[in-house]
Amino acid sequence: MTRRTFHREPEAVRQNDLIAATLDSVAELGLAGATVREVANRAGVTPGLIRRYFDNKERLVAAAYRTFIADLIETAAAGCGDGPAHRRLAGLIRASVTPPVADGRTLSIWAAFIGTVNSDPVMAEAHREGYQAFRDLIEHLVGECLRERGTDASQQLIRRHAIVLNALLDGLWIEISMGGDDFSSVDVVRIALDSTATLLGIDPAEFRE
Amino acid sequence: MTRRTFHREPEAVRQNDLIAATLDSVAELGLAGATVREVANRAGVTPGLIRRYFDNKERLVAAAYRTFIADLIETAAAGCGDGPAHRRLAGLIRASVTPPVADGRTLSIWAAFIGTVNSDPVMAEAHREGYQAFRDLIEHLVGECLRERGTDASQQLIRRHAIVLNALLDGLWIEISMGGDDFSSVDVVRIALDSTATLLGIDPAEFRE
DNA sequence: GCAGTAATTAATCAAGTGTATAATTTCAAA
DNA sequence: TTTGAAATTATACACTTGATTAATTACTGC
Repeated sequence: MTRRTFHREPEAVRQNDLIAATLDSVAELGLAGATVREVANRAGVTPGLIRRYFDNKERLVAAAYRTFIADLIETAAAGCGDGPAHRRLAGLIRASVTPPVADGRTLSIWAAFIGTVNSDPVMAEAHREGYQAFRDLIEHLVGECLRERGTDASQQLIRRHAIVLNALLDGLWIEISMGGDDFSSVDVVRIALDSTATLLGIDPAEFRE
Repeated sequence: MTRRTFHREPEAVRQNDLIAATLDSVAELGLAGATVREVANRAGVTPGLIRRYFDNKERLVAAAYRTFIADLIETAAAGCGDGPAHRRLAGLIRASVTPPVADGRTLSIWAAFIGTVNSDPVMAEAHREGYQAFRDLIEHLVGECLRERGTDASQQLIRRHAIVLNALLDGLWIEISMGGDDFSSVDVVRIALDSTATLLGIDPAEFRE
């Protein structure tokens, strides 16, 4: 009986593969289904190897969460493009409520991880980082947007708008990704843009370009 | 060596105790920590007993989710009180962004359960029921609110407003419950009420009474 | 008070978990 | 071609999990 053949991979590649396999497992089987063996199988590797790249399973899962959140925010932020602030904000909003950001698989992974934040300090820290990044991005954009329009842009007002806008985007993202409702007849992008404009006191027609 | 003493309980009481113990376990230890033994310990009972009241662990967890969501919505809806529609809507909003609805423990349980919805059909159904109930409640209140004010209350407009409002409330609820940000200096209730009024085209001063 | 029934406990099982380690294989350098 | 170090596999272990069953206990009705 002969051993299975294998070939070596650079450290970065193997880590990426293991993380990707972890996210796939979580998406399809839930966090409980992301066992060491399941992940190893999906990565085309034996379970023992995981321990060479991650001290333990907890670290692997935390690493998977970090890259997941980072990618998610990066994808959303990529929708900004460049141009005047209100255009960049509109881009961010559009990206946030359409695939691949707003998507069932994405939501599943997010929810599975979020569920651990309260009972797992390592996950809590990984979460805080990513959340803060998105929050800062919105606050920055809102501030620029208000200044651009010459309206009152006090720090307090910016913060209030950022809180509300962040909540609206989170909520819409969840609603859409969840897929429970039938959004086929409504234009979710337009709803998101118009609502944002209304909240910020901008003319909707202008905001949605 | 003598057995531990015990006393019998009506079926409904035992079921409630087991469900409560399950929710406590989930809140403190995450879903993975809600093992049969942990739940039994918290309920002051031996593991075997669970099977007498719930066919298997999956059923227990699903039952816990159903009562959790039902209680949550009931608590939020209780904030409505009676009176004109816009007052009831304001009450619902206030209840949604303050304890015990907006609360870390509540969010932890919610998130843990949500994370299973995609990979577990039983949980998916339990989720759909509860979510639909809250969604209908908001849609109903928004409709009444618009008609009360004599403005356009087409089914389409009501639906749009309900989508946005539902998202806003979900998002605010998550933000506040998460506890990541410092909300000590901002009045979240006022923010929620003003934003809602703005979105619905109502005078904020009047809406927040 | 007594008997019978149903609730509850206690003990056990097989399966699956994360982890550890020794045996192998690959690959690059000499 | 050979050698040596590092990556990978294979195997095993101790533990936890959900489930099952028989023995015991508490309570109800007589």
